[in-house]
Amino acid sequence: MTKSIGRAPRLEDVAKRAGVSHQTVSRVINNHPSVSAVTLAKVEAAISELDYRLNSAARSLVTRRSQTIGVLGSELAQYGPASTLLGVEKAARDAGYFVSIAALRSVSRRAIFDAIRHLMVQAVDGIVVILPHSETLLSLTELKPGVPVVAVGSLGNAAVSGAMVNQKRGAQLAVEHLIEQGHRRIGHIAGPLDWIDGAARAEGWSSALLSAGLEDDLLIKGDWSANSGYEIGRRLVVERSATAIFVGNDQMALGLLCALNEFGVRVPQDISVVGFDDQPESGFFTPPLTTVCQDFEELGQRCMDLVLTAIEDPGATGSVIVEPRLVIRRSTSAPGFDDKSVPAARSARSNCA
Amino acid sequence: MTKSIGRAPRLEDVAKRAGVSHQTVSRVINNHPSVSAVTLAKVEAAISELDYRLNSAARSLVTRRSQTIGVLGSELAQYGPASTLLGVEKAARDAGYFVSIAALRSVSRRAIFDAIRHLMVQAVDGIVVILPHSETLLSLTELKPGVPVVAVGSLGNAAVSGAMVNQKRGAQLAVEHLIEQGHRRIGHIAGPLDWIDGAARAEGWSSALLSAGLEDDLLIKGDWSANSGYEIGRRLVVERSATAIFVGNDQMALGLLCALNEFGVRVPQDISVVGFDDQPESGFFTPPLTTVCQDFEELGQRCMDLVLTAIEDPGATGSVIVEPRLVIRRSTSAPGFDDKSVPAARSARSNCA
DNA sequence: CCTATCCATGTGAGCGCTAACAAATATGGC
DNA sequence: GCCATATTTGTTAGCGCTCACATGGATAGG
Repeated sequence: MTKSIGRAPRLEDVAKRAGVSHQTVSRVINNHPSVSAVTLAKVEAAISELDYRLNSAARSLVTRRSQTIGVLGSELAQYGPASTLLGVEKAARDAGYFVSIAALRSVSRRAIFDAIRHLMVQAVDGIVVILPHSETLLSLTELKPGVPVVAVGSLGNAAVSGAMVNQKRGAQLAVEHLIEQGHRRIGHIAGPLDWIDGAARAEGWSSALLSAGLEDDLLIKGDWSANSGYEIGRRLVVERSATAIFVGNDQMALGLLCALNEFGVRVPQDISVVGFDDQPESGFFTPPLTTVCQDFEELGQRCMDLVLTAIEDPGATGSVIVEPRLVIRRSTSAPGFDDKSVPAARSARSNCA
Repeated sequence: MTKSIGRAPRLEDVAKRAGVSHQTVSRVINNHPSVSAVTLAKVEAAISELDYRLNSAARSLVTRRSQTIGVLGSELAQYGPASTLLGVEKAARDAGYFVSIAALRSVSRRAIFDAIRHLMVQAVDGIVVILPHSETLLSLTELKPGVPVVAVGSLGNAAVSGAMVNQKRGAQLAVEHLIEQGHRRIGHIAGPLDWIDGAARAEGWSSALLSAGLEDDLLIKGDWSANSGYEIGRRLVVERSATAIFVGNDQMALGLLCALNEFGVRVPQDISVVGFDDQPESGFFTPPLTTVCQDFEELGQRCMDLVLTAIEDPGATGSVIVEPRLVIRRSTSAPGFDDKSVPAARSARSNCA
């Protein structure tokens, strides 16, 4: 920084210093090919000497592009959604976009409307919705925000393109693992079935059982929270109808483990438990939880890719599926299995990444 | 929407429809008092008929305010930082601001520089830093972004204003609780001591012990992760020097519980454990974890308040302290306590909120 | 009735940038 | 050497909004 005026330098200032026109400076900034090497060097020098920074409001005004992606989300404090958000942010920044967030205060049409409006005032170029709730996606299509919308886990709704983890396949992996271990009565603690993920996981559980010629009659509905897993666990202790439980997410699985432990039901000896998500902590539950690992960051990046494509070519829609993996730890075993020894299975505890 | 032109309506269009000048419409939008009731009604009708939306790029260009707050953060997928972000978002939206995020890819000067630059290109009006790492805060003060910067937990660094939970007091609450239970040898698994929170909690642990005339010689350093808690737990099992452990966060506490359980050390009968954070899951650990509850959302909101104040009145700095609470569950008891009965202590499991 | 004061509204300029076009210069084929 | 073409650079006009100021009409005090 050599000389300094009262205000921030603008294109004109850089131009004067470099002895060119402001338009030439604009070309340099936008990587336009028709700039000679000599000019380029002069302009770049001037830019760095003045510490010039583009005024993106001015650019947005004329280009009608805000270079901003809006993220509409709920439950953003939870591991999965939060990681997805991070994936989106990374991909966006790499592509030269900003990320503006709007968290939903409640899952109501009104809240969605407010959030979308908030994003539209900013004139976001695209919207990523981290909110795997079927009904919400419907509201979105009605609102027609006028920019591309991509939803995480939208495959349940053809009207919106999106990226999702193959939830159904993940659930199948989990149940197939239990069947291989010899279980025949396998229950499912599901998330709310009006959540796309909740429905898809329940469907995977069901289809894996039916394919193996087993009954799919042990479905209990939870609400994703650890507390609901706990409450359901207390009831299960009394019933004892299943030898294994596939749980819709790791948090409910934690609640379930807590209840089982409290009532002296041993995992996996008396009952096997499989979760879904593979949070960073899941390997340290008591016992370390066998679960389905999803790559949330990749999910976020794929969503961003879809949005960027749709921005370039409005009308382009598409869907991407990310495959999950089963992470086997120590909450599953053959039914009635009883091993008093404590395996030093450190490797089984390590996380997905 | 009554008539529609090819492009989005602008002030001029609304003005024509309402039979006033564009400036009057601008006044309505900005709640300027000098607008008669009749005009107000006409303009508002026109706005809603045309579904007019302000072009914030144009406004920013002339006001030199972007109405955007930048959030610079790391570990944004973790419960604490993510909740803080949500608090910031809520407060910002209520105040009419947008929130743009920049996640740190690594804790390096380079990464911080990139992130700040990213935010500055957007011309954010203020920055909230969710990154309780002393060194980073120092880099920030060097970078002088030219807008107010508020850091979560910055009280360790006078150069930046900020809001923080009274970490030291929280640690004291935890340790005092253990002392009351009769413990005399109380260890601490600390987070990295170059993190403000890590240092403050260790300090609180130490001061509470010294006040009670006890030794503060059992400090072990972890890295906040469940895995480090686990590894440290394996070592502790051998040493058995303390009857109680105050752990720097709930994740490390989970790892510790996992290790203790694996080696047959009972909690709380053989050893008491207290955590810090009160994540939503902490009440479902085995056993449910006694921990210190922080209100992250309030923290985020307080930060926003500080930023907004500083935007109105540059130069204003300030600090806010949010008080923590101890949540007593079942991982603590008197040393050597042995109760085979299972208390149905549901209330003790419920969360902070 | 005239002027000082207020409130409601209108007018013109310009924020900093890019798009479209215009001009100037360099390059090449015959 | 001269025109056709390509390359580099400059000029002009807005994008949609707010600010500063101008104007006009009502109200009130003398």
